[in-house]
Amino acid sequence: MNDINIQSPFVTEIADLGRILGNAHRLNLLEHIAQGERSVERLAELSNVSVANTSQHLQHLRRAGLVQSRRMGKHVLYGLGTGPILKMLASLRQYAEHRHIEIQELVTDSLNGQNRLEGLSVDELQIRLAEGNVVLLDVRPEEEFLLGHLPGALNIPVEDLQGRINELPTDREIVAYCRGTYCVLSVDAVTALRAKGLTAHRLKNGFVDWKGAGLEVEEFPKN
Amino acid sequence: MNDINIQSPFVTEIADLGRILGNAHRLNLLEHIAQGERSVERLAELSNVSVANTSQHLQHLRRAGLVQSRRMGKHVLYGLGTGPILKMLASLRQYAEHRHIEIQELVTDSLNGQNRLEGLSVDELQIRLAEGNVVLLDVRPEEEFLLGHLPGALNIPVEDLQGRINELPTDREIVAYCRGTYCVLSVDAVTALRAKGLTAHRLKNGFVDWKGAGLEVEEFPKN
DNA sequence: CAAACATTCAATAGATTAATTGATTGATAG
DNA sequence: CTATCAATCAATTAATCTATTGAATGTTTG
Repeated sequence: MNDINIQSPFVTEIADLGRILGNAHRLNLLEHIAQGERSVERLAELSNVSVANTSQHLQHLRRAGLVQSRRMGKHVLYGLGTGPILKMLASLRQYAEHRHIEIQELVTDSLNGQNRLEGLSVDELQIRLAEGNVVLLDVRPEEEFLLGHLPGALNIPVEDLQGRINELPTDREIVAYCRGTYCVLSVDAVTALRAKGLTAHRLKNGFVDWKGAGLEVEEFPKN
Repeated sequence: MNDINIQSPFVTEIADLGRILGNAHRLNLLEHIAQGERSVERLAELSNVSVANTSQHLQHLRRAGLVQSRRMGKHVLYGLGTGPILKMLASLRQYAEHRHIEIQELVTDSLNGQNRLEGLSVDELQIRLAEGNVVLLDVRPEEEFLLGHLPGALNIPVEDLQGRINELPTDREIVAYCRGTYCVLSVDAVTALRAKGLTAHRLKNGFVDWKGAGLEVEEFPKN
């Protein structure tokens, strides 16, 4: 590899960064660390990776500044580094989710003709809800559902959808939603439902946007 | 408030994405493509990489959806894909720049004692400006400077700084600034100035933030 | 101080990724 | 149709990255 034509500054730095982020184990570690400081041992068991290997990945992350470590007794605790790390991770996830949707659309298009997965706007949803022939389906995990959801929504997490599909009415239109705009759970849900012959759409903007728009939210009281 | 321990899906997808972005050549290609559609041949010469190799990198990028291609006569033109690609790249660059500053601070600290590069706030700057013993130094490229800058600022782009350092007074404090918060030009400028024995600080938030705060901006009339 | 423990280091074999070469495909022009 | 050009493919070699092992370091505990 001979000398590279240096164009914009930072390409090398960004590439290094990309390489560090380009490993599922490390991303996993980062995510656990983002929730709070963890010891190497703990991280190893959380990620199901050997301690030595975990330690090495952590050191890659540290070299990139993505994590910091401090000693606490016998343990070394790893915490998140400084700077816009979470923002960066969020934007990567957002693109990945967008991409996933794009691919799902291609799949669904080829099966269902021109029936796109584009998604209903909040306004369109409210019109249909007023007409009363729509079932709202929240496909997020139960914990999230309990913390707040759209009024009257059913909750079936995507991973349970195959087994619980009989809980859904076949004579009404189903509108699935999840977290935010690039939430993919709903795309997968719609794909699965349509494959079963149900009429399904997805809400373009998810729960976060609904709530952000100041619309009504339903909560179950915490005991 | 509601971040729940969910074993996050998409780690694999994001890792793949990271790996694709983890190569300086590909980032370079992406940046050129972001400016507009380009043929493979053109991209190869812009990046100083063989055509065959360029083609392969482009195909990695296409598999990740980051670029699209279409045939135009004998040439195949590559353009940017859809989705929040630029946002993602911007956030990566932002973190890389933050990190660069962090590292520069370490270097400067070890040379200059505890004299941190942390950066003055806009308020602190205004106080010092009122006292009158501060020279404002805009280290952005001239084009940007002409489009608007802080009142009374001098303009010496970083790359010219070594040669034009004698334009700066040695008896006053210098405050360097550039675009925004994570702008690195100012950090490098301050490091360089201090190495020459001048008193220099940087403005924590750059021009964008100054303007955003509704403060006065100076422009040279366009002829 | 020695023992127990958590973590890191160093060396290595196995996997992935990158760049080079020469052949192949697709499109245009004479 | 053939020659030419742009781009891609396929195969090879070189370089880099990953996981595993066992030894070494640094801390606490008895």
